[in-house]
Amino acid sequence: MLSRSSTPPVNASYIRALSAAGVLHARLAATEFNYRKGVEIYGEKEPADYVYQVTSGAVRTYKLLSDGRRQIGAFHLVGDIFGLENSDVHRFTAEAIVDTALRLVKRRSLESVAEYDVLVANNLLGLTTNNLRHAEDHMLLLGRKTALERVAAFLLEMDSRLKPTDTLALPMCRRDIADYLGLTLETVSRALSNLHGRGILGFLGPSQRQIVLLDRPQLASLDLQN
Amino acid sequence: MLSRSSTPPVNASYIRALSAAGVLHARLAATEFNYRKGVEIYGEKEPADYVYQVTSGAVRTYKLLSDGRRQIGAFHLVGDIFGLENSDVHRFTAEAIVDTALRLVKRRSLESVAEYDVLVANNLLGLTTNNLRHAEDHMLLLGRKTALERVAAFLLEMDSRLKPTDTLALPMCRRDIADYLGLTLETVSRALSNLHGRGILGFLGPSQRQIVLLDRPQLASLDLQN
DNA sequence: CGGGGGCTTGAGGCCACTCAACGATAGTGG
DNA sequence: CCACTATCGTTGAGTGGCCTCAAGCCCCCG
Repeated sequence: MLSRSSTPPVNASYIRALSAAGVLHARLAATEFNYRKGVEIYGEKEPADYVYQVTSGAVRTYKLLSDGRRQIGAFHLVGDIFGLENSDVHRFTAEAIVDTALRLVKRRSLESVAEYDVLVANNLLGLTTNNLRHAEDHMLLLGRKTALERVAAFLLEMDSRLKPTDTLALPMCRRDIADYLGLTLETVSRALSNLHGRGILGFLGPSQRQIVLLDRPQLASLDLQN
Repeated sequence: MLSRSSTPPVNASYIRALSAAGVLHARLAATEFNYRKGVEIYGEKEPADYVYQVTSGAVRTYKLLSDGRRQIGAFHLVGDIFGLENSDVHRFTAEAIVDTALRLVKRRSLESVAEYDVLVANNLLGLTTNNLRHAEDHMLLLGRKTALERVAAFLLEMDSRLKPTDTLALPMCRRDIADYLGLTLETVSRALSNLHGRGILGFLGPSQRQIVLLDRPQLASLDLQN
């Protein structure tokens, strides 16, 4: 469900976070909302009225084919900004992977600022460029990498993006990983078992989402770089 | 800032083309160069000093894995702008597919204008957004579509982007198509033969790159839309 | 005419998918 | 507290779609 929490006109930590991402200088009101696990945040082709930043939790954005096949375009973790489409409608569906808190900014207010504030405009460009870079790298993965290479690349990506602890606490299930990597969940599971058997990674506890990278160099050698 | 000295005066048709793409308002000098078929225009990780617009011909931009696997990210046809990386180095290699003429603009001059001209900054954002949209759609294709769906989608994309004639004159070979679609050239050839056998497309002349779309609706029905 | 590149087609193989069974875990309600 | 259930993950067996390898044709270009 959707529960409203405090809504200060301008949230200081929000400003700081956006600043780190390159979107400061806009005195924009931020509202915070909570989303329960599995809940849709917005749907593909819905009007894009807001831009979002993850305060806690994780989000998946995906496209569907008419017969249900799903391609996840990106995972959005704490600190990430998403939903900035630069078009009137969203091009992805967004769902909370786990219970998630988001900060919302009205897109219109952001864009109206960008119309006269070059710094804001350039920061929006920076965000979009980062998204583009990720999509470009992901095209190479989806088009040309093997299952093992994809999973290795995924683990390394998550390792670099999640909190710098020694063990990855993945928020997403095997199916999400599979739909992100263009595989089936069984293939992902087999690849992880493979890496586990080689001593490259270990599981912590019975949850199977706590993964320890025991041998990052070897993992990196499995993911052929471009 | 606009000096009509050594560099050729601003070319009117260039202005028009960039205007159509949303990058007018910058009084930028454009230089034109010719590239022979197969020649590299820039390499991945090289400094990104120029932005390019296709005057005639066609360009492929791609990434390579260390063992030679190639993923073409996009084809750039007449009128298209490419090479705008918003970073200091190129993230793709660019090659002329056929003999090609390009207009070059210094990236620095473009960016320095964007620093104070909001319209230019927003136009750069528009270009980047278009690239992002294409990459997002292509991720779905690479991750989740079958060989036949990919080829159908490719034909429809080329049909909409090439000159509006009744027959597609593809500039690229089967291998390029395959590396764009994440397939092998044999699979592309089989898919085209399949479509030919169904009466959905025809070949014109012996070149096999002149393709007539006989039944666009059926082609569209083969490419499941998101 | 010979050589080479581009394209098609066939035969066989393999990697990832499909289908299925099973165990473990977490959440639910009695 | 303990079934009960649903969800998640793993693993195995078998299939299939695409890849690999190969041959052959056509066209272009010397």
